[in-house]
Amino acid sequence: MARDPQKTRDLILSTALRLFVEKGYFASSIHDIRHAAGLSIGSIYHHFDSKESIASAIYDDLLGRMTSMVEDASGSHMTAKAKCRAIISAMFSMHETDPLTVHFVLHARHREFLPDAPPICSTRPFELMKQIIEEGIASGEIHPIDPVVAGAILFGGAMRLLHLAGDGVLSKPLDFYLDELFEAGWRGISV
Amino acid sequence: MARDPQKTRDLILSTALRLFVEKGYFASSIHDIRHAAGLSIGSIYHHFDSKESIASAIYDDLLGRMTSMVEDASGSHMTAKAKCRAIISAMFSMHETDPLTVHFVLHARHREFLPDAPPICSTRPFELMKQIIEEGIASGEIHPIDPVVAGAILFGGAMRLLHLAGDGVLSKPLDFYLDELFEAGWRGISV
DNA sequence: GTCTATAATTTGATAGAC
DNA sequence: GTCTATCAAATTATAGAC
Repeated sequence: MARDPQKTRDLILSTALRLFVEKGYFASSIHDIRHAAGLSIGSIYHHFDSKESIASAIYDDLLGRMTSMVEDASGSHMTAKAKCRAIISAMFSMHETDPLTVHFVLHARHREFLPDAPPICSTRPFELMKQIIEEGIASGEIHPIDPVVAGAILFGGAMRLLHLAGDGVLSKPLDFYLDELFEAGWRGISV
Repeated sequence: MARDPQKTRDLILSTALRLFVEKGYFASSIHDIRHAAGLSIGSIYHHFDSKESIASAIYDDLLGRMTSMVEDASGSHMTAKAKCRAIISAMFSMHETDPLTVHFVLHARHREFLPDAPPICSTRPFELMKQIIEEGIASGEIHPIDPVVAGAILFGGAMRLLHLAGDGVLSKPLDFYLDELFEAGWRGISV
């Protein structure tokens, strides 16, 4: 048959992502992925060394996507306030267009099946958020409190809503809450 | 031998909790628990029907502990502000004295191995927090914004710090951040 | 109530034909 | 590159002696 190998690879990744989010990494066997993707075990192992390497590829891909999202949102604005709002807004949009990605990055216990992955909070996108907060404090936009605290209030609140949305317990789309959420969060940490 | 059965049961639960938090539920086999607890497979299966029932017992126990914690903290104060602060303070203390409990309740993906458990946000302690927020809005202490948003800012920020503490990326003990965190969170949502 | 030995499945992964 | 058939190891759970 020898189909387009890139297509096959992408199919494996998207299928695995869906199963990992739906049932969790450990409850999704290679055979489940094989069946859901309509492929064979052999084909999967031709493209990936192991189940863990599939998870690793997904993780890298999604983290990269989140990183450029944060970089874009951050680069298009000047003030810390505008940057932070753009990041949260982009994360909310991402949840609507690509909920699996957000769910995987936010919910999944990566350390459990990717023991060598650094803690999510020390990855690029989260470092960028911390950096923006610190610059906001330096420029006088944000109260001179501990950056960890400011970040927890502003982004922690947003992540909490993302979690709730992922659990399907919100009655409205995320966008509905954005204005109120950001206003309250920002008032809490701005000078 | 016939040791005290309650002691054995507790030993199984505490050992399993430790392993579940350290290595995750799926990476901890019954044999791991057996070995770490210094017991036999037979003894474990005498006290519990299955691995899942161990997780279920742990979950019920910890959720009950969190519930009374929230109820106590809430019941000892009159204003929404004092109640919320007491809850966050108690959660932070709990993290110091019993980090495994907090970690398990906050981090673990219960739905993955306890498919019948309701989403954590719809359990008693989280319902209580939501209720306190709503009463605060009704009494005029809290801005009349969506209760979900107010809860996300105040408790989401605190949970974010608990997550970071659990990942071991905070340089100071949680108590160090409490005042700043609560002040910022409350300023964000209070009238 | 606790133990050892073992059954029954499932899992991740490999071999080799096409 | 994709497939089928199969392996070896690990896992949950059970049986039955003491």
